[in-house]
Amino acid sequence: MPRKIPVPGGELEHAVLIALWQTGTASAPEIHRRVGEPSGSVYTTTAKVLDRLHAKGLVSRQRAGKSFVYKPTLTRKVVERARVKGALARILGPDITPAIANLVDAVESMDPDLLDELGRQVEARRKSRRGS
Amino acid sequence: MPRKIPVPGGELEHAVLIALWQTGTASAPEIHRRVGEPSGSVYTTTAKVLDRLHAKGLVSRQRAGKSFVYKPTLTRKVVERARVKGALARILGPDITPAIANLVDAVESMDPDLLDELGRQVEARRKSRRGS
DNA sequence: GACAACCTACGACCTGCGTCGTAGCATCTT
DNA sequence: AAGATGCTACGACGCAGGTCGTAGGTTGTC
Repeated sequence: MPRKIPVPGGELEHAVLIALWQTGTASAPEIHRRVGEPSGSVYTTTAKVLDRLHAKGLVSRQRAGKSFVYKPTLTRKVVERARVKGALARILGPDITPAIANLVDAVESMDPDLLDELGRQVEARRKSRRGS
Repeated sequence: MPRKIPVPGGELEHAVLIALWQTGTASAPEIHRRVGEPSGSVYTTTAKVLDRLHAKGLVSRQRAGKSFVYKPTLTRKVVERARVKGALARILGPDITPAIANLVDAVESMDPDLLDELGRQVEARRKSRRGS
């Protein structure tokens, strides 16, 4: 079976990874300016996060002069999928079906318009399912 | 503003709380037999979880002979709502809209039939929204 | 060459949660 | 009364993730 996909475990790790997916490649200081600084973290915090991401195999790095250049090793799609799937199981808890209503509530409370988006996505999925 | 609703932070805390919602009221040993034991935990682990739940204000307790009787202080609906909402925000991350697709994927991968349930719930919500 | 600036590496601390061990107390049994 | 049993209280540990401080190496400048 395919080796289990590593996922960022916290918000900062996730944010850093997103920044890397957006830039494609970046040094620690760059990431810090994009993510750490705006969120009020000190440089070493960002560097540590990059360290841990590297330890997890989520990013690779390569020397470029005095800095490292970091690069995601997996596509955003793959990681997000694994991340959301894992987290969803935790969210919904033991009895899933009744929790679906809470999920819909939560989506609505974040932004009512998301309900439409959610409806569209569900329809699209169901359609392709019928076709398979 | 309404005081922030406390939520169980981990799976075991959640499971214990669910057991309490189901029984309405229970002693630590009862909860342990229902939740801790089946999951392979030792009694003191269950007791500790009950302690923390109590410290968070999610359960109240009252002496009854030698044991305490625990009781949820909030309804399941209220807590689950807050829990799911908080967790969903973390799950979806910064850019929400594109993450909706991942959410639908994840739901489908847990159980394809949930897609139908999700579709129904979304429709119901949208309908009542139009009416408000 | 000496020094400042920039980066990384390493270690430390804190919090939350799961996990126990142990101690203390009350009750029950013999 | 003495011991066993049942429960709670308290403290400790491990791990993950966020947060920093500090040391040490490399680069660039004067």
